[in-house]
Amino acid sequence: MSALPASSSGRVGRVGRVGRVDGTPSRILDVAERLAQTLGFNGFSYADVASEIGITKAAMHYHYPGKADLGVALMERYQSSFCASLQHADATADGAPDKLVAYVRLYKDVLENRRMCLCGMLAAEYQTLPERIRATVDDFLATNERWLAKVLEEGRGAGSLAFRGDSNDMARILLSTLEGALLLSHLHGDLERFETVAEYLLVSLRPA
Amino acid sequence: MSALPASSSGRVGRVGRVGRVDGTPSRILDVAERLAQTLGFNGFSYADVASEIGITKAAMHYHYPGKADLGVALMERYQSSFCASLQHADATADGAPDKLVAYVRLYKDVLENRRMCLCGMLAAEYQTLPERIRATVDDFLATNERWLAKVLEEGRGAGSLAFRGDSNDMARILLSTLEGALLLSHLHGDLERFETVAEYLLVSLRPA
DNA sequence: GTCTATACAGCGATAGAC
DNA sequence: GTCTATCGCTGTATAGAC
Repeated sequence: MSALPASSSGRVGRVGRVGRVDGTPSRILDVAERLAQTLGFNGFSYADVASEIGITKAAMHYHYPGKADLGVALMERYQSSFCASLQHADATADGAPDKLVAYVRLYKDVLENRRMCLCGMLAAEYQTLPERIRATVDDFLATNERWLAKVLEEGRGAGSLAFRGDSNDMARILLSTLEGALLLSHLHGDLERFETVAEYLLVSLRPA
Repeated sequence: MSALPASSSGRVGRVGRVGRVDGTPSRILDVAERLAQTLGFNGFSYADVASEIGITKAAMHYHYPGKADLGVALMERYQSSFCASLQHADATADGAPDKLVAYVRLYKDVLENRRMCLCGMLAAEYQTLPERIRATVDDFLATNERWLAKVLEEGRGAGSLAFRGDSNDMARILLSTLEGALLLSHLHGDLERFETVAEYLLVSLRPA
């Protein structure tokens, strides 16, 4: 069971009355997502996506009129999937440290798929993005920070985590470190590099 | 005195026999660098640079035949400037902790100029870059890690720094964290956000 | 919902005059 | 060293037939 957000494999489509599978919009998002996570949002074109799934550019414009629409849809699905993973961690993990391990696992899954975090990639391209897409990036980051701060607070209250200062600050530290580690590890697909950083991070939060 | 690498302001040009100033190649790099650090290497064009400094695209091609040449020149100058800053820190800083403070200061300067680290930006775009540019990114990262590992080792030997594990691993942790913090702080020019992360990093290396 | 065909702007790059 | 002019390609996007 992988909690990888927005993986192209094994996606469960909307369940219609006949139990039918994913339609064209979903397949477009699958391909566009992979390309955005590897080449950046400005690094792929409608033609790239269209040719890969065997339709024309014009057909893509029917589903996503402009590239900004595609980008927003991309981030919204990514965010949805990510939030579902967080809720799953909330429901199944055994305590705050375990939740953090599950959180780190999400990043590791992205890296194992030879991708960069979609949000981190868009963060780098932020200045070139339409305002609507920027807003979804901001939202994703804020959601992550809120969840992390909540878990950190919970863990410190229970004595299972230890750290100095404000939990919101620590949430930002965790997020920055993981995104940075992912960014640099992604260059050469160096999973070990990522794990070194992640492990240090988790250990440093252990109570003495 | 700012140790900001490759700042466009206050650059000292090659000193000719008449004491003349920067030529066109240098001005091209200044503008291209700023655009690359804010919009990404794929986020600006020859036309953007040319119009800003008041020449034509054709003139730019005379100095940098292809965009890959421009990118390599960009990174080489950036690396040079950065290394000079590191050597300056080596020569003037008082002990390893002070060197790390100077190192963090370099990142802070970039952020204060409303830029992303050039290397971090190219790291995000890595998959779309010509091999020659990739090599300069790799080189920059390796140089940074080597310098950090050396400082960390020196500090631990002198008892002024304390950390577990291999100094090369810790160097990667520092680099990842700072690049990630810069990436996310750069979004909204949030200097405070960056300082929160950087401060935590430095404090966590203090001997008990 | 998908197609063919096309419009139009922008890109990197080159030739040749000055 | 810089210019004008232009090429070929790719980008997003649209019109209209099926």
